Amino acid sequence: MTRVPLTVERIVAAALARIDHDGLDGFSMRKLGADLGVEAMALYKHVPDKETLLDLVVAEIYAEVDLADPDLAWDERIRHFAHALRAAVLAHPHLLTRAVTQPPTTPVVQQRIDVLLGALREATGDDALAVRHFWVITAFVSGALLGETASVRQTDTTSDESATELDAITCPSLAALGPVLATCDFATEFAFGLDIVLAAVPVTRRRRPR
Amino acid sequence: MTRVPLTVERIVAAALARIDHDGLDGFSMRKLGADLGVEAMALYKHVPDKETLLDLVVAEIYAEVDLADPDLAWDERIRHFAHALRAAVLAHPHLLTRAVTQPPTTPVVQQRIDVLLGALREATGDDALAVRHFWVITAFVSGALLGETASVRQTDTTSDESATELDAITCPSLAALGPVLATCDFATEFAFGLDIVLAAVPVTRRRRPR
DNA sequence: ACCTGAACACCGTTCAAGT
DNA sequence: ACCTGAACACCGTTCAAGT
Repeated sequence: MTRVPLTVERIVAAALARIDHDGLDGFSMRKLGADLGVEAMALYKHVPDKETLLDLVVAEIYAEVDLADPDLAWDERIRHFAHALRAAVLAHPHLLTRAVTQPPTTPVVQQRIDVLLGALREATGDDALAVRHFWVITAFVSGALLGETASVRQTDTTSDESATELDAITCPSLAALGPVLATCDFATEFAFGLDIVLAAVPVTRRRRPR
Repeated sequence: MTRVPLTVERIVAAALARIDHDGLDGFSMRKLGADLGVEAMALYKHVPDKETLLDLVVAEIYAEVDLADPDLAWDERIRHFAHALRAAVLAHPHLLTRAVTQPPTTPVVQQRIDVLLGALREATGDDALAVRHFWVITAFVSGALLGETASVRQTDTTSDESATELDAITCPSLAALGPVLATCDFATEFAFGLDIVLAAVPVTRRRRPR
């Protein structure tokens, strides 16, 4: 029946699909094997262990992040990257933490970081400043995505509505703003925050000649 | 020998210690039981399951976050909260993701969010603006802490140095700035980024009368 | 009332054996 | 060369039984 040979690519693709569907907790090598019509142990001929398989899955997500046209202005390149990363990561919310936490050991991730750093060097003309703003921008972007995907992942796993009743006396502001907090548009807020961290970058070079 | 009775408090404290020592992956109900001189199954008389135990552990961390003096200026209250959260979370790096991701269902977390929202309402005098900047500030703070703790957690688990060799041709900026990136002082960068997101908050009210 | 023992339904991973 | 079966050392959780 299943004569399609097992490859790392097929394994990674199947793992990504499984995780998108079940979440990270529900993901196991045995189920993944079953998806591929194979015993779990067969996977170990192609992949050293579960941990590095997950690293490969994350690399696959980064590969989906569209690279900006290098002719764009520095801030537009960063905006493009941020929104492309957001799109890729929202498509696979269960892997957000791993994606945003993984050290840049693979070329595909390094390349995307390089775009960011290159844009900031061009803008500031100062290596130390470029690095400082790199930290601020990546912190905002990963934090925003963490917050946005958290709600998705919560509603997947949590079934009961056991939230403690909000105490309006000790938490007056939270009680007043709760409705506003719940109805926010993440895409708008993401762009809003990105504008703030980009506006803080001191531009010492004039626009590149064309 | 062990006549000290099991309580939720003792269980949570022991779990926190175990996780700080072993990381989240190495944590199990059976080991936790052993730490307390008890079979794992005894824990289930005090705690419904592992998941809610971890929620209690996170609540414990938030309880360690020092509350700011309410007489401080709005931005100083936020700064105080951010640095206090950072301190609490760095003491327990393996729980960062959970801490920063958990919905505010417990009073102790709600109270800390209320401080933030209250400060922003006071500054802006506008509920919608307060919420927008709340998102930006929390995104930056959680992203910064995620990045800072990531290195800690990585060196704990990863043993081999299997980083792909950096390609200086496709990644010139990363190659040039790699050393600067590695030697950054997280505390300084945290304060730097916090200043940026706080400076973006439009202050429409004058300083409160004393 | 509180804890234990045995059991169930799972894991990741190793390794000799099959084809 | 690639996959399987059985096994090892673990999991979280249930539940009847002990004290």
